[in-house]
Amino acid sequence: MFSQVYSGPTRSKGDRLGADRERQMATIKDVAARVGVSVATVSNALNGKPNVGSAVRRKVLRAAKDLGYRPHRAAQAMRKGRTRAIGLVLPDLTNPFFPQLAQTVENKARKLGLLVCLIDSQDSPEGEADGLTLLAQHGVDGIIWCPVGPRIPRPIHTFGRPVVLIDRPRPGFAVVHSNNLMGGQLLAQYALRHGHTRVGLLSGPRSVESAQQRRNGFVTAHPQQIEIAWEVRVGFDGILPPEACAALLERRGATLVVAGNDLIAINALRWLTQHDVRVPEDVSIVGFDDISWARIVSPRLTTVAQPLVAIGTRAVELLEERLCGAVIASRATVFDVTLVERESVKSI
Amino acid sequence: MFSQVYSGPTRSKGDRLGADRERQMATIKDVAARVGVSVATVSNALNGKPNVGSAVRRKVLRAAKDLGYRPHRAAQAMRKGRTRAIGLVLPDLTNPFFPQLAQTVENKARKLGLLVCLIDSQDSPEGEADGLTLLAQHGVDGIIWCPVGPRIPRPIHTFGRPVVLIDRPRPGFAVVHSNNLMGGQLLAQYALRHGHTRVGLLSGPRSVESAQQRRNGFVTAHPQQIEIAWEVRVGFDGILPPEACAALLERRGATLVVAGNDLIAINALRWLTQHDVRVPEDVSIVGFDDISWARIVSPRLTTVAQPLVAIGTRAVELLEERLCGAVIASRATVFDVTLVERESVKSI
DNA sequence: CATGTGGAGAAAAACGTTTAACTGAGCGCG
DNA sequence: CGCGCTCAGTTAAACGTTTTTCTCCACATG
Repeated sequence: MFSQVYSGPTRSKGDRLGADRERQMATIKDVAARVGVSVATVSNALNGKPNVGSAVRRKVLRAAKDLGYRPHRAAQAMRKGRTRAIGLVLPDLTNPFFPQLAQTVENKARKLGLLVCLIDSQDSPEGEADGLTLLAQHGVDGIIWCPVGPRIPRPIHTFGRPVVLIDRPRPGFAVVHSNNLMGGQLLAQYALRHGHTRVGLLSGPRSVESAQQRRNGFVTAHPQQIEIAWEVRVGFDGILPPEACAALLERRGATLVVAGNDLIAINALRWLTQHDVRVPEDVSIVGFDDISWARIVSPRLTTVAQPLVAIGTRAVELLEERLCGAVIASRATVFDVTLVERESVKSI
Repeated sequence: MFSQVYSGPTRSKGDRLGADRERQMATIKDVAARVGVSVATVSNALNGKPNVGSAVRRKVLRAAKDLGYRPHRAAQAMRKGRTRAIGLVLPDLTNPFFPQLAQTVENKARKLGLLVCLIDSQDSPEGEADGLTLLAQHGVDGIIWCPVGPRIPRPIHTFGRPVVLIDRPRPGFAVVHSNNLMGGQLLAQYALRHGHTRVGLLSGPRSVESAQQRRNGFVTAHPQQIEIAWEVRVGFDGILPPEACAALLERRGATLVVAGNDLIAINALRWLTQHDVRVPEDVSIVGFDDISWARIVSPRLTTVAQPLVAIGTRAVELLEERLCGAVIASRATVFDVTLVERESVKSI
């Protein structure tokens, strides 16, 4: 009798109709009360500790399930110092390179029971610093990070948490990225195969290592067979400086334009089209990244595809390893790239 | 000697060099110790409670700043039941409609000190449910949500937390979205202004309310002046069913194709181009959404722009209001849309 | 002087976990 | 028998806050 009255308030949480949950989630205490055992035992049972009998363990598991018990992550975080949340710090989601990455990272992380906390710094170092501080405050366990600046700021707030960089290596940090050198080489082979022996370069910024690699891969692959007619440096946002526009119009004998990434290639494409230069009839173009836009411009862009899914997945795996205590040396994981042939290149 | 050894571990946290932080962040205890006051007083001072003298308050604030103290959010969460984190649940980041939304939401949220936890359900109801469970487990304070299914699943895990929907109204939930009806009307006026009196419709799915509104806005704006030559329903992913392809080729007198969104419009555009129908010379096309792709296809797409930034910002504001206890009735916030005139429409 | 009154701060409890330390019971063994 | 050991479980401390309750003291008022 009395026990019924007493148990009332507790019971009403999860018992009615099974899946019904009023507002508060069931706590470990509720489970303990229902089984008639101490909270410690419940915790031990739930965490697979050896010091709990199999009968009790079964009962606990059962009760937890019945009550729809979920551990209170904030409480766990307090005790263990782990939140099972990770930060994903990106420079700009509206750059079509990143959404698929974000999607992959989130999905892979969720499979591992990790929550992804997003920071979009809008390409601003201050925003990035703010975001990192916020992440640190929430105690995320680790960070997947595509840093905006060429250098990791000095007193950076990783707070001793593991970091995996994406796409942009920085000394002392683990990184996963594509084989940009190989990409450049693939493009060079491809150019040669289609008879292009004189090309113009719209290389990415000198400060971005991947841009440098792409360029060098291309330039050094067949140096005696491919001649660089001209080269202009362009930011990875694809905005063409006047010299680039001029070079595109003059061309100086180049039959192929090799762009540092798809954004650059697409802007070049548009500039050319606007000035009545036909692609690929008058000049061919190749890009790099295979962003979604490459498929919808016309002509569709021949480009080098990065294995975004593999990169995102691997970054999460790498981070998770480190979360679990593996103190692996900060190495780079490099993925092969593939050439995607479309219609922006004509054979000569 | 011994006292040095003893005090080592504690002091080394925040005292050396002031801003130096070894690995643990400074705690409220450190601040209290430095000022020589109790932790309660520090907490009170930091939270602006009235029962602390102005001299002490100043000293506390100063010390907190010196130590780079940040409240431990997990600990706060335990006590207050608030995490200052929100969930952002989206169906598919690779759909170009969402990245800007996500960016806006994150930035606005960060300004309010809220951390954004991302879920990308990849258009799967199960993924969505998983994500919501994960969010609930982490105790996010509220959720901004663009639901994938036509209906909010029954035993859905919002756990009594406030929810603000985006773009897709569901009974009983607050929502912020664009005035799709108005968008349809704008398009009708625009069509008429350019002499299109016979049009084909590639409407969005009947099950999506916004699609319905867009269509109805268009159809009912000038019913006696615009004739609907044909109508085919297409999913918002833009994949054209055979009837749609057939209709595009035949056209049956339609001089303008009105698509349910940009994805549909762009696919139609490509289909037409592949079949040697020129746009806009042979037929005009308009879309809806003004996704980034609309700017890079050729011809660039005339479309209706949704104020994505306003929508994202407002959603966060609305949610924050609710977090702060305002129990406002679940209303819809509707934003005006604007017509963006580009080159996919020709006057007749 | 005795008695409130209010202000400023301290002490302690609480949030939901995990974990270290402890307690008995049962058992084998010298 | 009594010693130690293992098993299965309990108690209690701890994590970093916030909040409630408590204490102390100065001061005003009768």
